[in-house]
Amino acid sequence: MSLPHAILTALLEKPSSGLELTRRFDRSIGYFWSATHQQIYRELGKLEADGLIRALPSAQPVRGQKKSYEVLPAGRAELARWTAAAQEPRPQRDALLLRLRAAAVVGTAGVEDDLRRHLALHERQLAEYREIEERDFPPGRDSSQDRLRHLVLRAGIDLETFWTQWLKHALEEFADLPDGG
Amino acid sequence: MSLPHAILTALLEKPSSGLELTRRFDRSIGYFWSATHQQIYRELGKLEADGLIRALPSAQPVRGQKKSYEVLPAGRAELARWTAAAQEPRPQRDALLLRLRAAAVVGTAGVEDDLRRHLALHERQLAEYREIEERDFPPGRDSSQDRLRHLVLRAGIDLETFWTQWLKHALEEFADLPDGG
DNA sequence: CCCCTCATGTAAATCGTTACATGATTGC
DNA sequence: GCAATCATGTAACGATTTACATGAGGGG
Repeated sequence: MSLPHAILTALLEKPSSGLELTRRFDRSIGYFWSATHQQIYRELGKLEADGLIRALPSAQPVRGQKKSYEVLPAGRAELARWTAAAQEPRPQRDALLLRLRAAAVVGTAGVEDDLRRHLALHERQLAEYREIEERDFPPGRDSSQDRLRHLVLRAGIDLETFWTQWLKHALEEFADLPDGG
Repeated sequence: MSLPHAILTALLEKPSSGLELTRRFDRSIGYFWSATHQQIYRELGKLEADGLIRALPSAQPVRGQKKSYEVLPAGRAELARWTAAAQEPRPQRDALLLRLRAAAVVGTAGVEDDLRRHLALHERQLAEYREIEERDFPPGRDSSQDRLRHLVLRAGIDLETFWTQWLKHALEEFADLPDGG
């Protein structure tokens, strides 16, 4: 139950239309909570029906016409409630680790190339995070908001750093395996 | 589409009944691909219907009676196919990072306690992984299977190490915030 | 007019979670 | 015989994914 709260957060940061939200879920917020435009439109409908957000008065309710939303006080209250509530960490799922475990049983054919591809993807993501850090968090500024957002970005950077290092280590191991083709 | 392949892997490692699989998905395989018994029974039914696994001849098909499965050649082939195929990394979702971003907008009340709780959980998981490493991967042994499985365990250890360090860092930042809790 | 892009949606299928149901086995 | 536990499922719901549908606006 995090998607509505991701949307509320995004709308509080800046009122947006469905497609604008979709684009922001392709960067930024989407780095740790992804969503497709279908999920977003459906959820916007629910949030509006529940009185947590409303369409900006300027926007007509015509299909194909842009329609922007803003958060109502009830929406902000719900987001604050959710943020303060204790939550269990969801068990993480990682298909790549599962694949390596499978490869230990059925052989490693094809895996190494994909490890290399994933390494490139993670290196690209890491570089992107580092650019954002340089651009948005230059040394010296430290409002509470900035520090919290920087902390989140730091998690992203450190996670991608972990993956790139682990993948490099994995590729070294593969180079060493007897049947390592 | 990874659950059937997680089950095939588990069954190749050792033929099992539904409940035995469920227990193994609470440790071991479940550390990076969790599943409930309901998911597992449903998926076992599909895999059997598709001819990828079969019930061991010894087991009668009686409700309430233990029923063990083994992987058929077609199942091993499907697992090998899946393992060798390129896959896109799924976008990760992390509710805790989302919460921090929300907290930057609606305030940090309640978050700090939960960060501490999560830190304790991750420290426990890290200790568990380290025990497994000491027990199952003593220095010196290195069959291909062992090395692949150790690699997977290493990812778990490094991920939990990341989380504990990041959470400690986050708690330091919180201690420093003006409206810090 | 046609095509492309922007923008908003609908529909269907699959996956995941929560709650419940049923039978067999074991210990008391 | 009864309760607890082991074991296998069903049902219902919600979340997610994939594919498709519809309309507006602009460029050629």
